Amino acid sequence: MTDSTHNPSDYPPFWVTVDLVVFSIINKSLRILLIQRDQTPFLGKWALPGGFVLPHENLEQAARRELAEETSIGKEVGHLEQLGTYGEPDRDPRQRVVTVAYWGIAHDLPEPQGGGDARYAEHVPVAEIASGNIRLAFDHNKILTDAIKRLHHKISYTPLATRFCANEFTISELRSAYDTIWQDTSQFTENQTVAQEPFEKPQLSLAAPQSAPPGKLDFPIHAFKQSDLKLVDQPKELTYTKLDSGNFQRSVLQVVDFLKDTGKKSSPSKSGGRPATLYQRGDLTELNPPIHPKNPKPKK
Amino acid sequence: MTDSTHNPSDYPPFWVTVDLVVFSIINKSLRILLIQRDQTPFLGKWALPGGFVLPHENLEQAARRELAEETSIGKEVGHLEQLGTYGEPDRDPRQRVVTVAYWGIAHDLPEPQGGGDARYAEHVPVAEIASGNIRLAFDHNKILTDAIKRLHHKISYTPLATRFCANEFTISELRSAYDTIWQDTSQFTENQTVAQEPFEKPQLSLAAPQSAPPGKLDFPIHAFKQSDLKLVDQPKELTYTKLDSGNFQRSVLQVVDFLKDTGKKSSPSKSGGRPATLYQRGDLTELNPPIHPKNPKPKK
DNA sequence: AAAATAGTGTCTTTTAGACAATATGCG
DNA sequence: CGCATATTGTCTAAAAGACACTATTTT
Repeated sequence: MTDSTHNPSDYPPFWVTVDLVVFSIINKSLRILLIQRDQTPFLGKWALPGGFVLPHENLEQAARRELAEETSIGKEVGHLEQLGTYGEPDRDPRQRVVTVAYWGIAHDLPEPQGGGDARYAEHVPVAEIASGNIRLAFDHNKILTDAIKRLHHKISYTPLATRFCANEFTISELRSAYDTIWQDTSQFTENQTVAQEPFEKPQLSLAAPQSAPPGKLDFPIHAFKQSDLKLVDQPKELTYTKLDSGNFQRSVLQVVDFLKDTGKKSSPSKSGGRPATLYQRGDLTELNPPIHPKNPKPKK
Repeated sequence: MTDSTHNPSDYPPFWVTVDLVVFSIINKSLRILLIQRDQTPFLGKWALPGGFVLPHENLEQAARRELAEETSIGKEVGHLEQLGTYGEPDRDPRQRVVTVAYWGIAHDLPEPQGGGDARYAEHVPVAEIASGNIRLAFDHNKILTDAIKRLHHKISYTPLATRFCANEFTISELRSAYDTIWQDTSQFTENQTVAQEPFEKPQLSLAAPQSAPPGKLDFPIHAFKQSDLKLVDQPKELTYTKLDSGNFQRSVLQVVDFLKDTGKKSSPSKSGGRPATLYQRGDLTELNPPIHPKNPKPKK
């Protein structure tokens, strides 16, 4: 903390910002909240929400405030933690900026509205990031990749996957969250060589730009309407095998304080099926033993 | 990253610093590198090494430079990674400072010299921190506690414990590193209520201040001479059961790329014993399956 | 030989996983 | 009923753990 030979006031000041990676699961795909920049530099580019830390707020307060200001998302964020700090000298062309990245999980999000409110169109599937279709402003691709790895890793030894679910949820819904996350993040942990150079990704890259309105934006904000995204949702990677429902049921119920039985039952969906017990998140903070994805981690 | 309503130049600048938590194992106790401040604020207090980030270096470079400047430790640091960033508005009385904390592991350190070179006396056992005997400057107690938790957690699923060993080491030495770390960090992960208010710790708190030289320093830098520390090294907590040597041997050798056989054998110590095979660190980055401490994590 | 440490064998208990069987809703 | 999903049962394979035994050195 001290420097014995220099006076601190000799040093040019830094700008300190926060950026947020907010995950959610919509339509059985893992998504990330992105905004489109309305300022230079990187005007019109996709970027993580974030902004400057104010003089009298701490870092997490700054993160929550910026998120609310830019995306109107507030209490839907059920978990928020620091990811890391990014401070390469040239990461911002204007001056020296250090950004503290946070990552969080949002739940209870409404589905994308289609043409109506553009805000809802900003939950971008991680598959799009992985494919290299989307280049973010600054070093946000790096931040995003780190956040995805952290998420992938952390849901196995914490109960954080429950944060993707509503307040009351069934074990099937929880299992589906695990499947979705491990499915959509598997390529980020298997080989490190992902999303560096864009390779062909027909569905979205063909459809979206064509319907884009002209203007300064090089990637239309409506590209991720519900209808377009369906195309991306279908073809999943084959590297991940879904969890066994019976074994999953046992393994989560055996962990004390992981789930709390509400006594209530869900009503089965339109397609029928037995009603499932509704649970709430318990007080557990660390999952022991952890839950592991199946194929991505073969034992030897 | 952007703020649509304010001009960034409106904001007062921040100072950005780095701080380091450098672990090592000396004399079978887990230790942390501390310095004594020679500047206000907190003049004479124990603190983590660290200092200001210079305009054209990145954060990790700043961390390594400050460590070398303040402690002469350079390539002995075999691992260095970011821990987190601490930026409460009031954490520095002078002005708004955000510090990026790093943690690392040093090996091949010589034993404390006794009265000779005071530098070597700065490897402070974590037991001293846990006991509450030592109050660090700024929010460094918080940083330290976070680093200890991270270390405890991370050696179970990474090969980082090998970083505490020399280039070539025996399986017993590696096992001893695990035992020492889990022994000395167990209280930080079991109950969260540690090291908040000092409680009585006779040996050091009585002995050290009496032999302190007079002056501005309120805690003598020679308090942790070898002779004093022995008293602290003996009484270990009973909450941790050491690993079984046979089972440990099997489990580490079964993980491919964890250890590389050098073909060499160690010479047994003065007390005799069969010579052990010498290994080097392999290329593995993630330990699967992980190695778990025994008592601290009973399965249910 | 005795002590000390390295390394192997073996047995028991626990856990993980595949997959069958049953339960309970819906149209 | 027949379908769909939830939940429980059962069997098997793999892993973890306790602990005895063998191997190789020093004194």
